[in-house]
Amino acid sequence: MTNRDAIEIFHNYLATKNLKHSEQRMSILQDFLDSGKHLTAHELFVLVQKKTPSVGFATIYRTLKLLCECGLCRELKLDDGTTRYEYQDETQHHDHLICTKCGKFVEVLDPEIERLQDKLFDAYGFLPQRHRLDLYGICKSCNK
Amino acid sequence: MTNRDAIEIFHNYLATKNLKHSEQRMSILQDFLDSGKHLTAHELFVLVQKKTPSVGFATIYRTLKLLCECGLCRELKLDDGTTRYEYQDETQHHDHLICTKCGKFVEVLDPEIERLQDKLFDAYGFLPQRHRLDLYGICKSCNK
DNA sequence: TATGAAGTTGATATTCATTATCATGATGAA
DNA sequence: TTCATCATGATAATGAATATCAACTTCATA
Ligand SMILES: [Zn+2]
Ligand SMILES: [Zn+2]
Ligand SMILES: [Zn+2]
Ligand SMILES: [Zn+2]
Repeated sequence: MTNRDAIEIFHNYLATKNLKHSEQRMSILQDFLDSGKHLTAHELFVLVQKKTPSVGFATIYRTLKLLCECGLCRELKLDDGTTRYEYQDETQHHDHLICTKCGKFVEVLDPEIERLQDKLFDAYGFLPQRHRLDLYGICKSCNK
Repeated sequence: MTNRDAIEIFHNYLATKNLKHSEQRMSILQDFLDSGKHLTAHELFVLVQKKTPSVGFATIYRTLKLLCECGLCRELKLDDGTTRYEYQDETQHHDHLICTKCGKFVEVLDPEIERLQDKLFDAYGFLPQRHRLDLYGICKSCNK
């Protein structure tokens, strides 16, 4: 999925909800897409401020919420209590390896784990919605 | 592991840290063990208050922190933003199936998933510390 | 069992992330 | 251009968790 696709998804979502375009929303989406990282709301705020200093903090949160609603963003509640937001490509689910020393994120996917998770849902009669798999450890460069 | 074992672990931990016994700490630990559930700090506070009304909220948090430090308690940061605390038996790790409608927790363990997780740590050169696997869905009774 | 240093407590204030409020400004269909 | 509707930034408010502090326990020692 290209950035253009993502922007179109956002536009369509706004349209179906009778919401309006705004420079702020586009500016935030652009930086969110460009960063390609797992950002905190504050980190995104700093990024956006560089180009559009007038944008307020509340609008960052408001826009992140919209992006989550239309499936472009995933909110990550981490064990250290922080919340991070990442661009989500519906077609490419992934889980995370996280270094507890330097905070590095590695995106991982094990199809077999995914399959076994579905089996667990099934075994207990649950209708699957989503899952969170975070693997916390110490990365190679921190473990010297 | 029996409750007696858990209490001894706690006592030993206090001793090694030059911390002291107190009625409040014992009262909180007792209710924590007896509940056998995934409690919020507030839910535990209510439980403890029934027997020991003088206990303050801060002491609940302080004691939960100690219990986590000595390995008797696991803190669960959930996707809905709530934090729950559960009794942790070091010898019996488990993950969670969580109903997003009624909040039901089911404890699950798939040895194969556990094994594949270790392989992921290994493949990326991470030293494993812990993981969080939460499976969110709708349970049988909520899905009628 | 009395003493006192060190740890603990409850109440309260404080912090921090997030959300709600509201007057003002922007959007876009007609 | 008009105007109903929505969006915005600033600010206040919320809620969970932590820090502060004077008064109270605990417990090793005398
Ligand atoms: Zn996954
Ligand atoms: Zn990611
Ligand atoms: Zn597990
Ligand atoms: Zn559990």
